[in-house]
Amino acid sequence: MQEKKAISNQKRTEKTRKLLIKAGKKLFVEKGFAATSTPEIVKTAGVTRGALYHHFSDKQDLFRAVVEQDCEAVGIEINRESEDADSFIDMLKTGSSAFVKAITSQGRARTILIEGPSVLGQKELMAIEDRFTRLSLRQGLEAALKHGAIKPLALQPLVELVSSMLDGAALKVEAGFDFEEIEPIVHAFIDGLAE
Amino acid sequence: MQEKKAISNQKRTEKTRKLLIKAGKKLFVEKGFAATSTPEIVKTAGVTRGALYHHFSDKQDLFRAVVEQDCEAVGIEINRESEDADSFIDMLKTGSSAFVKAITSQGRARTILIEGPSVLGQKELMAIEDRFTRLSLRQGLEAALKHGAIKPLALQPLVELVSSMLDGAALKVEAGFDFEEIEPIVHAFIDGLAE
DNA sequence: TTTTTATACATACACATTGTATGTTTAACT
DNA sequence: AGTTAAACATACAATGTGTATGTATAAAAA
Repeated sequence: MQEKKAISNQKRTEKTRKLLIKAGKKLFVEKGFAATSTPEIVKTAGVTRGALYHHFSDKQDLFRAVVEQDCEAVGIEINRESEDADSFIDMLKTGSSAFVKAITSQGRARTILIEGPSVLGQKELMAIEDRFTRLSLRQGLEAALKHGAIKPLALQPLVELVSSMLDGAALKVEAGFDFEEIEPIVHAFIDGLAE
Repeated sequence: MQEKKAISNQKRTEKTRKLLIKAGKKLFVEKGFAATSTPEIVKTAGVTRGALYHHFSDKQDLFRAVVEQDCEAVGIEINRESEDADSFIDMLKTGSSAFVKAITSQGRARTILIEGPSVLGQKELMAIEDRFTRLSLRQGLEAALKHGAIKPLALQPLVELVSSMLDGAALKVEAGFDFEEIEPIVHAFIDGLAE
């Protein structure tokens, strides 16, 4: 009759990391990275600082996990929303709108776009976004280029520029502008890529 | 024969503030806001922490002064570079290129674009940029709208979107992309605004 | 010109926070 | 069953921030 061993190390780790990431996410969104203390994080998560520093090398490392999770969610939502369109340009437009909607949900703009560059650095953030959120954009642009639907521009800078243009649009939505007045301008920008 | 009273309070204040802003600017660019300590700032400036907290309410306040100075410099450089062009669209393009060049000089992208939003908040940074760097852009877009040179879009969101698109472009230059591969894409975006 | 006041600092301090070092419990392995 | 190692928990040392208090000099008042 063995009633102990209620939980395995793996499950325990998974659970603790989840609690910490959830608490970190909540506080980073509410007050920003700098204004959020680790005592506050662990209190919110219901664990101790020992657990935090066992699972993450430092506060920045926890923040990185939060951002990665947010980026992953954005990527997933984009894929869910993506639908085939008549033209390559239309596909880029719907994808762009889906991106802006996804990244302005759940406070993701705060973590990814506002705090991200300063906490993780521009380079590392770009790498993370690359892994999670720019896959479909790159594919869309690559296809459009191949079929001559857009001007012959270098793919990589194109991906970066469209991506950062959309980041900017999302920031404006985050700042209070209505999506309805932002979207047509984004679409106009994309029209400019058309050949 | 009065040889004392070497310096007036006004001049003294001016000098000290200048030293602090210069030191802060240098360190914020090199290491970012969070990683820069006030002891380090005052050591670099050759003053004491007392002077810093006399002239600025806190570290953020000094940072604000740095960003305002950088934004002012960007505004000045844009005006200096601005030249009349054949069309409204061309004027917007040359202005945009001037902006990207100006904001990617002297480490300004780091203070204004990377650290700015997280340290000062998106809203306040927008207000500062509005006061210093968006004047000519707003005028250019307003004129273009009035003459029907661009699609009939709301002016304010348009200013914001073009501005943030240019911020994004500048960040890519800051991240290592050549200006020469960024510029044509920016110009393409602007073409998209044309009616 | 003398006295008073206010400015421009300089110094000391109290508090918070970060990362680490060390101790303890429990799962996993031999 | 005994040993190892993971997953914490606790204590601590160092650093940094903003404030409170002290001091010297410029500026204003008398």
